[in-house]
Amino acid sequence: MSRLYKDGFDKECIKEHREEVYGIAYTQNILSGRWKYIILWYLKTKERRYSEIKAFLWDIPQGSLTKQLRELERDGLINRKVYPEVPPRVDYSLTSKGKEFIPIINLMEEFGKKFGEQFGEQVD
Amino acid sequence: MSRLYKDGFDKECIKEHREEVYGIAYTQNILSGRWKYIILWYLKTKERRYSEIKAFLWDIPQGSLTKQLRELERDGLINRKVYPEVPPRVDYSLTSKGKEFIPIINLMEEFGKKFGEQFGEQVD
DNA sequence: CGGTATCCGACCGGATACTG
DNA sequence: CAGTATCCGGTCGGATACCG
Repeated sequence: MSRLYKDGFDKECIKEHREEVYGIAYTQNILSGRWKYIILWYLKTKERRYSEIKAFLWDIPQGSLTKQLRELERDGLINRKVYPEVPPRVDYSLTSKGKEFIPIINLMEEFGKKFGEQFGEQVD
Repeated sequence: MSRLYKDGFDKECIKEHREEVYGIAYTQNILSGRWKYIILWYLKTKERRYSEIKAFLWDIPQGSLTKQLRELERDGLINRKVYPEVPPRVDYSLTSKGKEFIPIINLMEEFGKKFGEQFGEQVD
């Protein structure tokens, strides 16, 4: 599965802090993936078509994109809406759960903007 | 290096949103690693010894732990303070940059606590 | 105590080809 | 258009053994 880090944490080691640690592990786990944060960021403002996302991420292989989208869907962060048309059309959007993740995305964006270009040591 | 996802984003594809996307990619990148979030969470309240962290994470292999700590240090999120004693003693603590990451940790903890136990579909 | 060094297996992202 | 199927190579985490 690799769905949860539960295995490693379900022991006595983390006893009293189990809930907090498990929470973080869970969040990190469902967001692990090369493009997940970017995809969520892109869906943050509005619904997008598959082709839009693909174009936005430019040269991402279709296989990779589909995989990431499927995982996000599986973990309940995005909705997948299929229109039975020809040619087919699929829209992706954040679920309510996904929307609750937006504040995190925003903070990560801020953090990255602030520190992303600093390559020198910066050790307090 | 794998230090940055820059390669994939430095193209025209993301032109106007380059800064935002790059920020998120940067943040995700320096936090990628099986134990990083947990370690930061554990250091959030106070300085910790190597052996403390190791004990907290219980059965993490030393090699893995050291590697994660080195990467966090390299990326300027934690300080490594060595006491020239026998036996040796090493303390880890958050840098100012690392401390700015605390809000994100807190949100991820909240998010995980809220959704971590829901395994049923929950698609909005 | 707090590491290095080394090896290995699993997983994941990426590429390519094909399809409804 | 929006996938699926398949393969491959790199990377990372984990395990084990040794060191200052």
